[in-house]
This record gives sequence, C-alpha cells and structure tokens, in this order.
Amino acid sequence: MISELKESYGGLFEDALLAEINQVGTFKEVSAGQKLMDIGEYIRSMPLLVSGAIKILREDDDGDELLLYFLERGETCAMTLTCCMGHTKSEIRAIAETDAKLVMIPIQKMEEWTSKYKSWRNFVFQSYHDRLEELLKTVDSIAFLKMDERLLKYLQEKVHVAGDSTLKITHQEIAYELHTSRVVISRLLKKLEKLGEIRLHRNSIEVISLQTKL
Amino acid sequence: MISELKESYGGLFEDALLAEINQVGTFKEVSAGQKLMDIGEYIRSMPLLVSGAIKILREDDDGDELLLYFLERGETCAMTLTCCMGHTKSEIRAIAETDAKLVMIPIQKMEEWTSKYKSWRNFVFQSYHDRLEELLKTVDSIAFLKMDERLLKYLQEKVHVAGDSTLKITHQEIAYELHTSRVVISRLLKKLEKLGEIRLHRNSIEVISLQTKL
DNA sequence: AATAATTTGTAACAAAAGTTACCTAGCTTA
DNA sequence: TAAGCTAGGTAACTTTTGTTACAAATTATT
Repeated sequence: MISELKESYGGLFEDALLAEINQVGTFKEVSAGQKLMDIGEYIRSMPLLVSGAIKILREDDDGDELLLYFLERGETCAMTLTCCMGHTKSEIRAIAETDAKLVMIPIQKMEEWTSKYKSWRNFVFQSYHDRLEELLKTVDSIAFLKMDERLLKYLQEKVHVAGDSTLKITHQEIAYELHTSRVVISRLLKKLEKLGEIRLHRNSIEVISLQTKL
Repeated sequence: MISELKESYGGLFEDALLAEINQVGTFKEVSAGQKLMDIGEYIRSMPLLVSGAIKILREDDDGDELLLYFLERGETCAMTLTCCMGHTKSEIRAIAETDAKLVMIPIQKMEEWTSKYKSWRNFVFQSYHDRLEELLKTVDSIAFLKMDERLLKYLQEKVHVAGDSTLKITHQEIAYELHTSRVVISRLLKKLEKLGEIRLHRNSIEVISLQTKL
C-alpha cells in the first residue's frame, strides 16, 4: 500500500505520517457504480482517494439527484471531515464514478494527526478550500448557465474523469445527474450534435470539443 | 473589546486565546451596505463577527450578482481562512447587510493559533463545516426550487438577519440578489401578496408568513 | 408648482424548460 | 422468428422565466 500512497500523497505528507497511514489505514477497492456513502449515514472512517474518481451527489425532497462535483486522486471528501469531527450525518451521497482505490482512515486518528502533523493540518485545510471552490463552481453552473451550456460542461468533465472521450452513458442517466428530464437532454444533445460538439450513438456519446479550461 | 468578544466567542475560546485576540485584533465597525471584501482581492486579515450580519455574494462573467448566504454573530468567512493560508484571491464579495461589529485578526496569527489552541482549530473546522452546509442549502434552493419559492425563502431569511418583519428593499434590489429581472420579481411578489404571504408597500415589504424551519 | 427621477404594475411577447404522448431502432430472450 | 424491452427521436403543448415597452404613482429636485 505504501507505494501507492507515496505516489498520490508523497509530496503532501511527511514519511512519519505516511508510515502511520500505512499502519492504521485499510486499503479498499471499489468498482464503478458502487455506493461509498449515503445521505443520513454516520461516517466511521475517512477515505483518501488513491486512484479513480468519486462523484458527489445531492438529493431533493422527492429523491431526485443532482451532481455536485467529482473527487479525484489525492483528494478526500470534505464532508467526511466535519461529519467525523462534529459527529453529524452525511449531507451527500458518494458513488464511485470509475473503479477506484482508497485508503480508509479510522476517524479517531484524524484529530490526533491534526495536532501532531502540520502536513495533515494543511491537507485538511486545503481539502476544505478545494471543496468550497468546487461547490462555488457548481453554484455558478446552476445559477448562471443555461441547460445546454451546463450539459456540455458536464460531458467535458465526465470525459476528464473517465480519461476517455467516448462516454458510456444514456440520456436518462444524464437527466438524473443534471436534475432535468430525459426529453430535455435528448433535445439538447441533438442540438450539440448539430453544432459539431459531440457525436451521438446508442448508449454512448463521443465528445469532440474538449474542455478549454477547468 | 474583550467583553463583546466574550459574549460572542466566550463559550468557544479559552481565556488565553481570548486574551491574545484582544491583544492583536483590531475592532472595526461598519455600516449597512459597506463593502468588506471583493472578488480578486488578497486578504490581509480575518474577521470575527461580533454583531450584525454580512452577506456573501458571487458574481458571473457579466458582473451580475447572486446572494450565497449570510454570516451572523459568532461566525467567520470561511473563504478568508483558505485565502489567507493558500495566499489566493477572494472568490466572493462580502457586504455588510446590517450595521456590524467585527474583530480583525492579522493572518499571521491564524496559523500560529492553529497549532497552539485546540479551540481555535475546532472553530476553524466548524466554520468550514457551517459554510459548506450553507452552500449546500444555496445549491438546493437554486437547483430544486422555483423562483417564487426561492423568493419567499429569501424574504424570510432577510427578515431573520434584519430582526424586523418589514424589509426596506426595492424589487430591483431583490432581482439583483436572486439573479433575475425586476419584472419577474414584481410579478411573483404580487402573487405572494395575493396568497397572503406578504404585504407590499413602496420601498418596503412586510413578511407575514415567517420561516417555519431553518 | 413644475419637472425629473425612482419605483411599481402590467400587458404582450419570446425563449427556455418541463410534460405527455407516441414512434422507431436496436437488443434480448423466450 | 416473434415478442418484449430499452434507448432515443420528435411533435405538440404547458409552464416558467426572461424581455420590452409603457403607464401610473410617489418622491426628489429645481
């Protein structure tokens, strides 16, 4: 495990901390689609993402979903951090977007390390900062963009985390994550195809125009 | 200053920390409408809110605004925290919603206290947690609610932070903060008045139905 | 008092998004 | 092969939101 940890977190954590993580952390492999955490659950351990991507979702009163953002290698779930510390329930759902490898840290260690290791403190602060920024970007998309722009951005992000410009996904699945209806998505996808941004196939979408900036 | 600090932060911080804050912090009074921080600015000090309320706004590419949430007594700006630590620019604008009193802490002290005082660490973590939660609520409103529901919620929040069920505000100002047009707001306000939720006057709105839950 | 500026109301229309309904193409499997 | 299922296309319509235009009421200014 230590070698994979070093690859993702070697620049961040000092060796003593890496060694501790190696000792108390448990390695976990999940496959795409697997649920890692759900709304209302208490969290007993904190995940450090070593490879793959995790999608973070929010749910409304009717049980409909909305994609908030993706976590990638070297990142952790900021909600977990406070849930652990404040002993509150999760506000979000986490699902493996791709196959992923994680190191799970027991929550007791978290507070201990916070006073013990400066690099751990910085990592935790940095995580919060990154998550706040991601959430702000999400707000921007929802508040300021029209659905066709949101859709294109969404597809480009998916391509980024999948590492493949052809997405295996149905219109219905997109509709769930953007919190709209399948008909709306089909309509806008057709429009994007006519604009030459994407190519449509059954069960898959080729994204032609890749993200210019994150 | 120490007495006002104790009132808002006495339960949170140990006496030694309160004394340090009292020593290095500078007291600041601002009046409603005053800008405290703007997008793109570097932050040199961190505010602890002693009384009043601060509104936090986001801006799109066209310079149009969107209200994110309010800060109240005993809270701090989470964006400031990371801006200070990461030496990055502010992503948000902060404007005094009411007259307010603040204690400004030089950013150098922040990191020092983070390792020195457990209560400070907990406060910082708690602030991040609260801000993430507030942002999630904002996302919920924008993504899941229709404009009339958002409007009513907005009015009820304003009443809460103002501590007065009659709001001195124009339709145009509401439109700015909800990122829509004045005509839309006037139309929906009229609808809310017919439903008995509010009463409309020139330059002011009486909110009849107060928030049931936060 | 006359004029100007601000605020609000409202009509009429356009665009965006959501809904219902139905059709077809391509798989799956009985 | 036939029946059934899933995915996607599209028309027709409704609702919601945004836009333009203008009038009326109130307040501020000259």
